[in-house]
Amino acid sequence: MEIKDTLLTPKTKFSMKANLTNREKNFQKDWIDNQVLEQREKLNKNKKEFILLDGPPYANGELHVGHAMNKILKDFIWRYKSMSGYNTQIIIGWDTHGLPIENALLKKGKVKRDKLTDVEFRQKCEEYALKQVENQKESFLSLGLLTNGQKVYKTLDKKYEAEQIRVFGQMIDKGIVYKGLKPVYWSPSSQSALAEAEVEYYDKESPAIYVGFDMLSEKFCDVQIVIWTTTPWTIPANQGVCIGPNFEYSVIEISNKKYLLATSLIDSFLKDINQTEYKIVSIHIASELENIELKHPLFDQKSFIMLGNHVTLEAGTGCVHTAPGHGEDDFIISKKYHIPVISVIDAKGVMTSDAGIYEGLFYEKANSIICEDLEKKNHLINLTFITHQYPHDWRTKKPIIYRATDQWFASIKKIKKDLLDAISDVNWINTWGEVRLSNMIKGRDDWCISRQRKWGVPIPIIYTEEGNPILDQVVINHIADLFEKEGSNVWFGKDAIELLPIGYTHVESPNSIFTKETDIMDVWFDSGVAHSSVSKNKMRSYQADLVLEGSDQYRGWFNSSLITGVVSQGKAPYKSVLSHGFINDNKGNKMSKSLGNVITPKEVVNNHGADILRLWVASVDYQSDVKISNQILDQVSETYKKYRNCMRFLLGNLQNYQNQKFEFNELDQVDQYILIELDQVIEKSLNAYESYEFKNILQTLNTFITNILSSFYFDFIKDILYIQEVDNVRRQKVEFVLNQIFISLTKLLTPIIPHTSNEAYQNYQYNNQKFIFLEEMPEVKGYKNIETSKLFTSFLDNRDLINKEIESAREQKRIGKSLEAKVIIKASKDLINQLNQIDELQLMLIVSKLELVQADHFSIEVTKYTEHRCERCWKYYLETEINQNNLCDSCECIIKNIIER
RNA sequence: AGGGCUAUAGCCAAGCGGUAAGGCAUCUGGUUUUGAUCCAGUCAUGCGUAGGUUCGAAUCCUGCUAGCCCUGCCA
Repeated sequence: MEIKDTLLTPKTKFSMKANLTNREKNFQKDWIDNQVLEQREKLNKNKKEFILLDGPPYANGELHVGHAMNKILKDFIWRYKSMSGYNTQIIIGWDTHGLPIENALLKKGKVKRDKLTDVEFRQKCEEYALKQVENQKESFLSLGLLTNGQKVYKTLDKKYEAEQIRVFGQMIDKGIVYKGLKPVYWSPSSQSALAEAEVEYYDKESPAIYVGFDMLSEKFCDVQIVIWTTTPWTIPANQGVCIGPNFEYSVIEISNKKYLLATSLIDSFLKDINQTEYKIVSIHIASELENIELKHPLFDQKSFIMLGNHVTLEAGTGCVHTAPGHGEDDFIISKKYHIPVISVIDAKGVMTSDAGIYEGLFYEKANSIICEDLEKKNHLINLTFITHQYPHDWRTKKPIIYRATDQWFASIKKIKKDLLDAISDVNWINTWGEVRLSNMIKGRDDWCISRQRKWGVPIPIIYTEEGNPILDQVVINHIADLFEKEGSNVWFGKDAIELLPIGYTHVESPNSIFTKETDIMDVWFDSGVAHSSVSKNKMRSYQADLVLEGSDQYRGWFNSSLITGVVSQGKAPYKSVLSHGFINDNKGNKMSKSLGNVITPKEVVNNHGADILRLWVASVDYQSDVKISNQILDQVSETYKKYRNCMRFLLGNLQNYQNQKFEFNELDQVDQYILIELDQVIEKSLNAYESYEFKNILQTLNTFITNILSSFYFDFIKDILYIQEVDNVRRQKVEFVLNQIFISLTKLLTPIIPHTSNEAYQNYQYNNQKFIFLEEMPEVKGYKNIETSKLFTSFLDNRDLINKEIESAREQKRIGKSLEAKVIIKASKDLINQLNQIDELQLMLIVSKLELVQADHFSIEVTKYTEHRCERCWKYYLETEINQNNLCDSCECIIKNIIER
């Protein structure tokens, strides 16, 4: 038998190399095959509910790293809570309606819209959306989530839609839903509203006119404020003129006429009207001009000057003709100044009675007549024609216009106070979140919830014969029930009368003629009712304990959820809100294909492994924007190796552990110290999990593993573990401590690197379950021994000094490894006494000889001590201490025992 | 333009009015039986920038710069 065979060197199947990229998939399959989630849920069945409501990503396209971070953060929480006494009921969701899906189908030429009925088209959309959901789900699961992807919600689910309709019914009941006008892109040629994506820009020749509006204040009684427009047909819809609040304006005189316009645009104005001679009469700041009354250039009506941030000095006069029915900015300004939204165009592009004498004219035809009239009335300052980029219908290739159409709105004004109250009741984990959302709610206009599209949840409104909407919750709930049974396609497949309760009558429909609304709801409404749809259908609380989304969702989902929640339930749908930042490249710039700085989760999972991506997520300050790059991921991999090797060392040295248990007080001093430190690590880590400060967990673990375990405890206990026999008590105590460390650290890391920690756990012979996910988080034992802690803090400081001396001896080539050293510490009586209180001092310093000498001055001497080496433990001894086989007494005894057995 | 966030070494970061933690990486030196290697030393008179308040500022105030999120029938 060779001596090295008598040493108990570590052995474990838990390999040094992780090979995550190949093995993670198998691990995940194993979890699903063995129903880990179901088992975990069974264990948690009667525990307290902790609902983290998943905000649904949009079901289109590949996942980006932001999606991945979002779900990984949630998974940390789901996993942690499920191992900490909570019933988490994980349901992941998808947002499945909306224009991008319609576009994806149309653009890829997959469907010929003209040949499909609405119902057929919607079925295609559904098919596509469900496929996207499956793709994305697969990508999500490759991140190693606790969920197995079985429990999901989709905004196209029948039950989901039904609940959405019921929430809408409640909003109707509360009286906050109303019909109003809002301008949208409108194509007269196809008589429909268009989405931005359906608009293409081509060159078009348009009249460009300067128009003077008479100012009605005494001070400016002979002055005309000058606007510039390329759409003369919108002049009949004019409701005022906007100027920029920060610009300077001048009254100038040209051939006895006075005009008001932005000072910096005088030159270009003169050039356009072929004038050179002018003089400045007066100069004004914008605020002086606000609210000055104006006379409409065509009609006998008054308007006034408004201030608007959308006004620019890039073209025109710095004075913008404002027709709220025919322009987006104009519409927004109209809300601020409470001026009417008037549309002078019908669906075919023909002027309506609101256009007065121009009624019946096609809008383009009206241009020239209006210009003539302006000329006659002395308001047309100049007319030219320009060629510019102008929006066209992508199908008919004909020009489109902005036109105010009937839209459904939810009045925010009426519930603003309730919303703000609800906000203040929420726990905003990013403290500024409250300010951000409140400001948005304070400043936001009514919510336009209708869209002129097909792929979405229909607005469940039936109109009477007289054309009035039936705003009756009973009717709406009937429709909801219908949707629950048959899905919302029923709306598109059936006539209005079939959608009403059987035998339904209405005084306004004596002939039982009804029509139905054709608009669908804004997709924000869809996802915004997740709180109700998911909770009602899955039998859980309405109010989520937590929502966790990207910072863009203050305007998005946090916002829409709040509104629908407050209206339907009277309080916010979430108790706490946590938001994460966006992921940028290594310079902090946004990722984009053109810059080539995009990193996809797929790449990371394939090149590094999901655990590396997860560890990265846990290592950064995710509440602000974060940076990712290959360099950063490589660094995370180093940390990963550290953890993995730590687990490996523990497993390797637990091979001989027979599960002996010791009371804290029975343990040796240093073991107690380590357990106290471990206890604090557990406490800090659990606190960090509770407050979602995941990077603190890693920091705590890093420090413990590096400074306490790796460089101290693990270092010197090798001389116990490798050398002492299996039944040696000192060894067993150390093993007991290692066992505590292993199980605690592995559990603490489980939510963050589940693949690795479960792999380690499966190599641990005392596991209670096959999967660590079925274990509970470690508990804080409350170990304390102030004396011991003090002693070791002081010892570790002195150890640093001793190590320095040893190093210095090495540099002088006086010694090699530390076991070749003899150390003499000369120090004050107090220090010597203190050091004498420490057991195993020499062992912990990993030297062959240690002497403590009382002296006036502190000094550390290191000399070479290489008398006779024991061939087994490699410590050096005096000749008298070593036997003829070159073994020390202790080793000789051990070998004898081994041979006897 | 406005609302919100961020800025500390090559990287991840602590610090929250008392004189810049920790980890990773690098470099230097040493040790090593695959005994996870380990150890020592090195590494910001400096906290985006310019001012101000203070006995004292990375921390408080003001201006500026840069990046990010929001104001889409994108999420």
